[in-house]
Amino acid sequence: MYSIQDVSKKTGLSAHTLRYYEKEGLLPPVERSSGGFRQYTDEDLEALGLICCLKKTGMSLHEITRFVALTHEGEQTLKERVELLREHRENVIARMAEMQKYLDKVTWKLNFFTEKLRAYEQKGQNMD
Amino acid sequence: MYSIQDVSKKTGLSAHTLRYYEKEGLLPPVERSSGGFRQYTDEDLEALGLICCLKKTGMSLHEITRFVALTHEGEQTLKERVELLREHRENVIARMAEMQKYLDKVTWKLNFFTEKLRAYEQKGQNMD
DNA sequence: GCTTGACTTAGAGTAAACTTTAAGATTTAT
DNA sequence: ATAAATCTTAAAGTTTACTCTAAGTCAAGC
Repeated sequence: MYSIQDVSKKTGLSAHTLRYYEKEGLLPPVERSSGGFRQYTDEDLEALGLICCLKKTGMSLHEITRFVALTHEGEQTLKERVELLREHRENVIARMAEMQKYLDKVTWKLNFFTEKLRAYEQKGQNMD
Repeated sequence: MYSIQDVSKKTGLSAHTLRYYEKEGLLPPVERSSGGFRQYTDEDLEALGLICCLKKTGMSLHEITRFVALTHEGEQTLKERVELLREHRENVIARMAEMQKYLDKVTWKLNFFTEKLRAYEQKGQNMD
């Protein structure tokens, strides 16, 4: 059992954000202590782990909410969830490939400018 | 010489956005026809190419504006520009590595769910 | 028992990067 | 000549994902 602060530290999300996620349905309602304090289980942490994965790979909170909702509908939504994940994975791969392409251009430009800088500094030296 | 529509088609940015970029200083003021219409040169397109590269790799408009401003200050800013690009490149590489890490987790989850789905469908079949 | 942390709701604020609107004037292309 | 494209300014609107505030109550840990 973890307090909201514990989970905040573990996940890097603020307590505010954790409550917000719960309110928005990204997390199932978290268990409470007798006094009403949230007590996160290891299961909750695992669910959060997947959520963070999806978020870090660029899935919107809206889509994540949809995915989580399906999860709670049980096994009959397995197929849909698999399809969602598969599609998301394809998107991420495509985005990464695009990113790599643009990164290559940046690298090329960087080399170009580096060479230009070398020439510029050379020139300055010759002028002494 | 290209009209704003030509450039819009070439870059995928709307005419609105092109004017907005110019106003914000991402592009140097574009040449005008006698009637005041923007006429983009190949040079402008090249500059836009780099801008798009930086944007696609996650640089903010604010930072791009800074980079473009340095460019217009001339050769004495070459060193700073090289440093900016180098730093940006490192950031992109780091982000891509992180992305890959999370993608691996997604892949793992996908396989897990796929297997679960297989088992679920198997079960359904047995129940006939 | 006291301090620190947690709870609530509801709504306002923030940041980035556009996007849209409005309305009229002008230019370019066919 | 006419239709379609472009121009202007200034400001409001949009989306996403938070982030913060307020005010008051209550619980947990030492």
